[in-house]
Amino acid sequence: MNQTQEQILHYARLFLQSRGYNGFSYRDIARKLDIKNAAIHNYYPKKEDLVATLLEESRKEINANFSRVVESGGGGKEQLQSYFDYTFQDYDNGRRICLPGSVIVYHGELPDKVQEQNLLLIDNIIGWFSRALKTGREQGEFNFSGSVDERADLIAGTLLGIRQLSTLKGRDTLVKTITLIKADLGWID
Amino acid sequence: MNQTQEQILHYARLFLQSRGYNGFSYRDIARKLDIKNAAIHNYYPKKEDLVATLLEESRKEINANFSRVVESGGGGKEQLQSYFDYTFQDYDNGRRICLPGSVIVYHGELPDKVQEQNLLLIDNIIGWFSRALKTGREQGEFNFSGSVDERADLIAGTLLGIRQLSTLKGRDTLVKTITLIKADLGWID
DNA sequence: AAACCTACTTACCTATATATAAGTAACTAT
DNA sequence: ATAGTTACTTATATATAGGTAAGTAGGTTT
Repeated sequence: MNQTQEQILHYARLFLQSRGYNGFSYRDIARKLDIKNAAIHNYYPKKEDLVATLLEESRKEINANFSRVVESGGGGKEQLQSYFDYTFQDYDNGRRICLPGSVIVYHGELPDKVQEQNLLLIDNIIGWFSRALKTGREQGEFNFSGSVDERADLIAGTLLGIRQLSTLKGRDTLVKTITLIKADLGWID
Repeated sequence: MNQTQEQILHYARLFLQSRGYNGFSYRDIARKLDIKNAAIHNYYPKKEDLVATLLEESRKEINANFSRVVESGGGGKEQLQSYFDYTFQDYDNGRRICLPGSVIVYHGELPDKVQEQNLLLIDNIIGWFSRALKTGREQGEFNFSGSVDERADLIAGTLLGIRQLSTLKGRDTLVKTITLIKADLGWID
């Protein structure tokens, strides 16, 4: 992967997470890199290829992160915290909403390839949340109501939403709402 | 307001809440009503006029609903429940994501008029949540951690997110996560 | 030195979005 | 009867999106 290709992915992700699937074009990326539209088609023949790649790479990255924490013996709190850290990092990198959130608005209208990868990404994240919650509950780190799976959905939905809300209300809102998510888990630092 | 005009608003809202701001066009609406594109421009010269109208009307409707509940002496639970009811109704009307959520993805890139109305709508909703939470906490209906305003942001963000997540995971997920939101408020029916 | 590959550009196509202007048919008020 | 209004249509403009085909400059291989 050469520098141009890396830069394409970099800006594609930035635009995608700022404006959603239908909110950016190859032109936007081309202009940033001072190349022509068609150069991007050279690497990613279709927009769906580009976006599916981003989703797939993100899934791999997230899975690698969680795996690392789990394998190093991290408990439920450490596992979840690693995702909260990732969220703040993502936000601080200028990505205003989360990656699955930028695609989900159009889900159903998008190419199969993209839908498929977004589903995989979301299922993976929620799967890791479930495992973290299960571990944490068993080890007495958490004390929450509802089943592990329901709680995982709630956390996923909440993170999705507060990233979008933070677009209007700023980083402080993101910090404070994540603190409340923890409080609701019976999480004591 | 004639029938055509009402139908334009009806489909505009349906499309907006299914596909987001950049996910539908005047053409989509025109086709549904079997009229021409330009007929819609007759009523709403620009897309921003159409969407700003939808946001404004929704705000009025929501304010009227909350006001009614508050004035009829409803406590915090009844106030919040009226919004949850509204959410389910909205979902069951085929509107897959919430109205502010359909716009927020593009916030910052949209016409001022639209940004302004969406901010007003969201601030209004969160304002009502805060009042409901304050009332409910004072009257011992709720028992939650964090400030009333932080909790209102959390609920708003969560509802935003779970509506979008329900796009993938169905109505059941919406029901269960709203149940958990209540549990986290210390809400006992 | 010839052939080939890489990383693009040039040129073009088709479809669509967001409008605007001008016209018209049917109804409405005076 | 005429003037105005309502509810559109027709025709057109401009910009952009997504995509393809063919060409080319410069480096790499044989």
